[in-house]
Amino acid sequence: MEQMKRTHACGALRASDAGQTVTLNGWVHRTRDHGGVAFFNLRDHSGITQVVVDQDAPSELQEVAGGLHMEYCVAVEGTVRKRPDAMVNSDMATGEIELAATRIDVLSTCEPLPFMIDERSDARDDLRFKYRYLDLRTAAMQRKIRLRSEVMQAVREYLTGQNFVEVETPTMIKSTPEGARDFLVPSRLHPGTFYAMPQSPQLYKQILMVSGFDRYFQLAHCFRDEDARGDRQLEHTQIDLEMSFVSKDDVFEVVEGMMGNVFRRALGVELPATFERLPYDEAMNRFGSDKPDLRFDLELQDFVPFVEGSGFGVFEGVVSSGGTVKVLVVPGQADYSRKQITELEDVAKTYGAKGLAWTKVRAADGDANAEETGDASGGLTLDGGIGKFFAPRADEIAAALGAGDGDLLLFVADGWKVATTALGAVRSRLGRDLELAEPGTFRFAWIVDFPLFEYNEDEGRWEAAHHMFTMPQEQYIETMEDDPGAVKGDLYDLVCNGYELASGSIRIHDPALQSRIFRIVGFDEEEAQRRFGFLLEAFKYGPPPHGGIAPGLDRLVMIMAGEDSIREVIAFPKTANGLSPMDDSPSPVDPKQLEELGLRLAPKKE
RNA sequence: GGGGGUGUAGCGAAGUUGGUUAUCGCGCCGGCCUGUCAAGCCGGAGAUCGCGGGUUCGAUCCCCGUCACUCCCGCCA
Repeated sequence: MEQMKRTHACGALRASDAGQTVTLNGWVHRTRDHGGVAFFNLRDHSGITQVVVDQDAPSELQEVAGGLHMEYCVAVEGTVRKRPDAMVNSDMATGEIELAATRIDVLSTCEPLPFMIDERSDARDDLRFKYRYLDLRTAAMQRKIRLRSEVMQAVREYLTGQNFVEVETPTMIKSTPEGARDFLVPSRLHPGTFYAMPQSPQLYKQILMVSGFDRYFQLAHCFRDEDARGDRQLEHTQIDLEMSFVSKDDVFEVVEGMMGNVFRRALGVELPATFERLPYDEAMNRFGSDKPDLRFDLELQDFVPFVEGSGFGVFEGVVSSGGTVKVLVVPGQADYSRKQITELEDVAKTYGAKGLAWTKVRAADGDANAEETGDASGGLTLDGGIGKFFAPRADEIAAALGAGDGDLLLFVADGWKVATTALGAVRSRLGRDLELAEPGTFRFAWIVDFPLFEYNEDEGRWEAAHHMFTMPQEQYIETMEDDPGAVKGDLYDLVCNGYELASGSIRIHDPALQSRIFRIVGFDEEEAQRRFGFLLEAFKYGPPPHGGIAPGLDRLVMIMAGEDSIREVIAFPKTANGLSPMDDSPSPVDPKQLEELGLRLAPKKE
């Protein structure tokens, strides 16, 4: 029997097609058998059409229809028919018509499903991943994976239009462990040696600049053997790009144009032509994060000016030992309960804060506390928590912070990094709890002027905050050995809605400068040669000044899809634990495979 | 590596201050039904309450361990 090929997609037919004889191919979405007349919905990725088998249809046809079950794959031939007015389903795009079947071929049958192919289905992730092919049949997943495809095409369209060349780099490379753990691939031909899967094509794309491909890009798979998160997988995809003879402004311009094209084409959303720039220090001081969600205000403020002489020993102690006190004014939330504040305090403590101090701004009139707190101005007072220490200056403080009656004040006192980070985490939590960010909006920003080095307390040495090939900013170069912590790098992040979307830098192309960086992070020449010798060798042959960036494709699509996990926009993701329930990987291998590779498993640790 | 939440029928959930037939919706099986569209009505099957151990006369419930999913810290140049 010849297969009935489709003439239309399941979401395509409209009232204007009435009278046509058509064939649809798809999956049985639901069946409704009335004994006489029978209906079923036929679905493909484009939509759903109701098929009707009339009461007076041939008994053979009725029999086939009666035997249909969910997710049978079928071909239906029939006549498009306008529905009677009362039967029109305005919730369906095809709701004005139905297909009166004249022939139904069952192309394949389907066993009872582990979960329903339905927007309402909310199966656990491991089950969805085990049966990912079924999960992907849902309209929601179809939408997201197709969005991803659209984004990739928009990226290629824009970058190739800007004279970028797409170059593939190897998936098996030399292990250059510096940041994350490498995934290793044992070599059979050279037992005892290993390839690594790239954490990113970083060194290769820099070498491509030496090669004269002055604008390179690649949709690159990157692998990092670290614990996963909702926005992190063991393997992910970067829109990796690199350019020669550029400053960071040139890189920004390309990415702004690319994002504009992506959002325009894939979502029909118009982004600003340029994104605002926020120095790292300012981002930390105002938002307590180097990837702030700028869709809402709720900014951190400096409380140090009010600490001296307050008599509140905790704050005074922190300030006198060089720390800082940050405050968050939460408008209108003075009715927050102790329990809610304790929950926020737990958030702050997670990030190293010793506590979360609080008080509430109240109108002072009629307040029994007003006299004993010495506030006779009749304006505002600070009520509860640490309020009594600062109530005498309540009006002054409120004015300086822009706070008013009914506001909640939250404080963290600690070293600068902890105080800003911890209160920033509280800000993020409040943003979620109070739903301050409008869904469906996108706020991009460049974070610039990052420190080039960070001090590693555990190992007692400086290390590269980004990577070792990042150019220090001009004004720090001469004296950078004196105070590495003060050096700002020519590196930048692109953030959107509280996520780090991209990270990049202008690279060092001067071997002498590169050697100084190696020395600061404690790399001797031999170590540098062993790890990066091939790059340093390449840089002996006329390397151009260059820089680049690598936006994360998964996070980008996640944000565009309104999801909060990249698993939702990856066709075949791993679980948070790094497992793949569908193919059951990772898995043990045949001892013979190990033998060929010259590997022997260590006994399991007790 | 550490902390929080979750795990009850194929799926999603309820439940038990520790008590003998573990509940509901969807799905599945059988029957009825001429217009439904999350069809409806009647009947039925289906659960070692994640797994292992402990406490107890008795554990799905309490305790310990373990596995899985998930969120967070660490980690992620």
